[in-house]
Amino acid sequence: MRPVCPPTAMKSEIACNQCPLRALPAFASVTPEQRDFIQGMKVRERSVPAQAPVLRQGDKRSELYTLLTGWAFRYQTLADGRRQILNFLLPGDFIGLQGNLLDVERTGVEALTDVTLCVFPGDALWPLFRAHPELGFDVTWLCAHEKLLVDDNLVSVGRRSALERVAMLLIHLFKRVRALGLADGDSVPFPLTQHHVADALGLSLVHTNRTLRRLHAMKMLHLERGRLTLGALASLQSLADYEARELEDRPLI
Amino acid sequence: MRPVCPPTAMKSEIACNQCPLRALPAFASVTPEQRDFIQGMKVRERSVPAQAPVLRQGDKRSELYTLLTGWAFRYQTLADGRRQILNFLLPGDFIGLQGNLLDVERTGVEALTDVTLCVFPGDALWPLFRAHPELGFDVTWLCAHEKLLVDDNLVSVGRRSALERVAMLLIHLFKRVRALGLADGDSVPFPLTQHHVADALGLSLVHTNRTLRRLHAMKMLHLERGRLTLGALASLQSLADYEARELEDRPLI
DNA sequence: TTACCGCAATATCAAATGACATATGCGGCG
DNA sequence: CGCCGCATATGTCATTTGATATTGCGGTAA
Repeated sequence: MRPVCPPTAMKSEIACNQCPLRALPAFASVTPEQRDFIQGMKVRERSVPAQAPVLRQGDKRSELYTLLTGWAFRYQTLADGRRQILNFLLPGDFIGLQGNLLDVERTGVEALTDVTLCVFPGDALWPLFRAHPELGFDVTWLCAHEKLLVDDNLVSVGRRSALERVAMLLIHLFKRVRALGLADGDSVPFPLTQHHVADALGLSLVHTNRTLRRLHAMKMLHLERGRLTLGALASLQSLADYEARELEDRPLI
Repeated sequence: MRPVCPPTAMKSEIACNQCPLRALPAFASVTPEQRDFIQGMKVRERSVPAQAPVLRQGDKRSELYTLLTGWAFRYQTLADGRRQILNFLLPGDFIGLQGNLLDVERTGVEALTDVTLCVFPGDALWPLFRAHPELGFDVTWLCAHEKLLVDDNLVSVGRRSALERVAMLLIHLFKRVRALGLADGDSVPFPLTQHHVADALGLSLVHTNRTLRRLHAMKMLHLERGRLTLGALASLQSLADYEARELEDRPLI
């Protein structure tokens, strides 16, 4: 639970030229003109508390978001309640493209922690492409990049053992969080419950627990009070046959 | 290895304004100007025989393709040979975006049948965005649409039983093929072996066979000599908790 | 023809994973 | 202070799925 901000701190809608994300080495720089255009599209910020929906399955031509702070995830549910988490969203990720481009939103997005979002109107996308093709290109990049995440997760769920899957998810998240400068040595914040891990990996809750315990017993990880510590990253990686390379220079809209 | 075409057969390169795909109701129309621009990007056609690679994992900034005829699939393999098919490609699908935009191609593409491709140079993408933002928008649409396919497959592999998975894949492919006007009543061509089905659904070959036999015994499908017949589409759909809606008006680059 | 090869089909057995029951610990809240 | 709800942990057993081996069939090449 994040501390409640006093009203004075509350009002700080961040201008794009002071966006703390842009300062990170992970993100590519933009020209002042591009930045101003993005700033002009931004209509407001939005806060969503943990566990609340950001987008619902079935939403039509919804707003577009860039995640500024906090964690979220994309998921889809079946009629009987089974849920599959498709990928996790971290600061800098772009949200709502599919529902905006195609007919309706087929996947829901839920906040995992308290979250703040940069809000763009649903009809901003085409003007952006027309006025700034470079930014349209960046949107495409972000889409292709998210597809990469889903591809990787599908390989995992389809072809890796439970042990390998869990290892691969933890490595993956660890590296993404670290790329955002949020790591403290070999430990990062980790707000997922075992339920989220299970739903992301196509495992039952019980088996996820067993597998986490097993990895813990193997001294490959330490998970406690919302922090994940990966001791032997290299051996985890060879266990999972997975090497995530976090990219520098990803675009940020 | 590209097959050497005899000079006579070789010459049937199709101009975009006579492309048989564009005539289909599934595809959106383009302005003559857009069509001419696409025609100008096209450098040649390429044929790939069944089972041969179209793109290899690791290719850098490869060419871009639009699939004109035949079937292909995107896949990823692990070090020990396990293979996961991510999605199947049918005429009109755009190939190579990820490897072109991101650093390298992380997924391979293999021809399932003999295939012909419309070839665009690897550096054509940015000029396309700049000269014709509408076409850039279409590329983004195609990317988001393919992500939808991978999302759906991930839900399947993660949360559906083997029976549901097989049912859902067959419905999905049936509808896509039908949307291309290739159906003959309730039957469509079906060039996949059980091996492909297994690799797409995260199942073993043997279990895939068992499951197909079971569906056959339930009189839900008929699979023979490269043709798939779905008798009771509605009951299959409720079995799989899956309803694919094939979109009209998808863009074609 | 004959041998071979890929694909499908099937049996048997083993392993991975899921389902259910239950216990423990911890924080919020009346 | 005690109760309740949620997340984690663990045992037992059932089920699904995987591994291995074998057979048959149809195409094809020597």
